[in-house]
Amino acid sequence: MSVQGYDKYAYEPFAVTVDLAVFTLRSGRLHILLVERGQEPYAGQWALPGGFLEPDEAAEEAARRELAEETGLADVAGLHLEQLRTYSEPGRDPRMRVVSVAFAALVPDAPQAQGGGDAARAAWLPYEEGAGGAYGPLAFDHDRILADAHERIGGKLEYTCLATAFCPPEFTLGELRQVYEVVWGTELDPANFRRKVLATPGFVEQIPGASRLTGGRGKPAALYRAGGAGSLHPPLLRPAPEPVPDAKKGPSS
Amino acid sequence: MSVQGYDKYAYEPFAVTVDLAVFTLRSGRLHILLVERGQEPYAGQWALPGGFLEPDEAAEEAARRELAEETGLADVAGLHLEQLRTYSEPGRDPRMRVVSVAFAALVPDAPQAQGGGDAARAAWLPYEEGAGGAYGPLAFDHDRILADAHERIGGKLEYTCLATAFCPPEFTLGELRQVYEVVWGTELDPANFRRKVLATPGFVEQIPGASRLTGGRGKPAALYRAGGAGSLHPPLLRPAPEPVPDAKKGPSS
DNA sequence: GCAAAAGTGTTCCACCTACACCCATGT
DNA sequence: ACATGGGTGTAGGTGGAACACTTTTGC
Repeated sequence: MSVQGYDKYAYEPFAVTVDLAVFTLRSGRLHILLVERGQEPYAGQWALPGGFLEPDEAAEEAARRELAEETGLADVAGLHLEQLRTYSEPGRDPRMRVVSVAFAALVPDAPQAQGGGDAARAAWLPYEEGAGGAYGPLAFDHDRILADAHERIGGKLEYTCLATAFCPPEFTLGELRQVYEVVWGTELDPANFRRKVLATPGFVEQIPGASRLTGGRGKPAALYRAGGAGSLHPPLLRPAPEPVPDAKKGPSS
Repeated sequence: MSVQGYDKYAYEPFAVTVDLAVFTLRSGRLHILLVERGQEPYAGQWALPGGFLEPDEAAEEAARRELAEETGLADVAGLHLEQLRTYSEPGRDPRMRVVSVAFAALVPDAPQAQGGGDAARAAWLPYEEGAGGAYGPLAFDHDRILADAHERIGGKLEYTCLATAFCPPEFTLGELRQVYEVVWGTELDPANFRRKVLATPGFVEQIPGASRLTGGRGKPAALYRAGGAGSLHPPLLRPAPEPVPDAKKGPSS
């Protein structure tokens, strides 16, 4: 059950916030939306955007509201926003007990820099795997949240059609493939990728006459739209995360 | 960021709770641990076990504590406990604002009935897919939480070694297969299942001399222990969830 | 012509599927 | 004997990995 006899003011109150890991692809690299903290603790450090739940607001609504505020995007309604998990360790905010519901969001591209609503500064910074990189350690436990979010996104690409959420309304298969390559940090065979995507009904649908040049050179590529499908059967697995040195039975490879 | 200028008593306080969907296998059926509510709202109805976060306790700790209280099990430390997601819709508890972190837990078997800590009554009831079943609609939004938990468990069986968490320390491959069959509601080929499991290094390891009779009849089966591996590569996919009638694209819209 | 990217074809192999078949045990 | 479940063997199909090859553009 959730609540029985309970004096709602008996305990030190919990603050409930949302934290957002917002990813985008920019010039062939994965970027993450960060804000610079204006005051203590962690003043001057980068942090994930986020904020408090309003009294009559679900976490998903708060997350989407924050997403709109921090990115400056108008059409936030259609963006992919996914609950990641909740972080509730007692010491994660030195001031008080803060329980934070973390979300992962995907944005096609963010040409506009975003005005920091209440933050000192906000920026898209290139994502670095090792939690270090161009922005240093993040405030609070946000390095961990960010790593969890990246892992989740990478995993979801395998068995969902999520990759189109990184793309503009019209995109080429090369651009779609680049989403996988950048998020996974691997290279994929263009031919096999193409077949795999086209073999999945509802993943993408071709725009009849359209075509576009991609990198300046090369044959113009056909344009596609996102299809209606959500899941990928069979999945598109990323190449072995662990090499697996040996095993009790190793047929040939 | 998480907190800026903020009067911690300015808002109506949030209560933070954990709710647990605890599954087990009993006599060949999937069971779920439920408690009967003693007071309003939803007095007399069944609900998921759960409770409040203590002031210095992470959600995971609270969940494990509740798990121990409600199941009566002593060795709760080794059980599989996994954060599902957080439910925060404003109206989900009529009395006050309750944000609930839901967990899914797997128990090998529960021979002992559990003493209800603070609940009127607690019981293992056979899980029903359609949220109805032997226990009727659950209190609050627990039907939804339970459905989400079942879906999560079913999905995780595909690509993790989680199934051993349902089994006692020593088990036969037939028992392990039954886990999949019961959770998925399908039948699996014993021969292929066997090969698949044994081909995955670290999924199970055989106990050299041991064997046991299973259903009274039949050849005694070899006994296995859970191995150290966590993930399943390649995954063990359940038979097609959607038949997908026809058409190369545009299934829904 | 050359480089680069799109797009097509083809081969090999891992793995999944399905069944057939033997083994050990209780009734 | 026979039913039942454990365990082994094997043939066929699907799909992914790897790679050769053609096409269309810019330089």
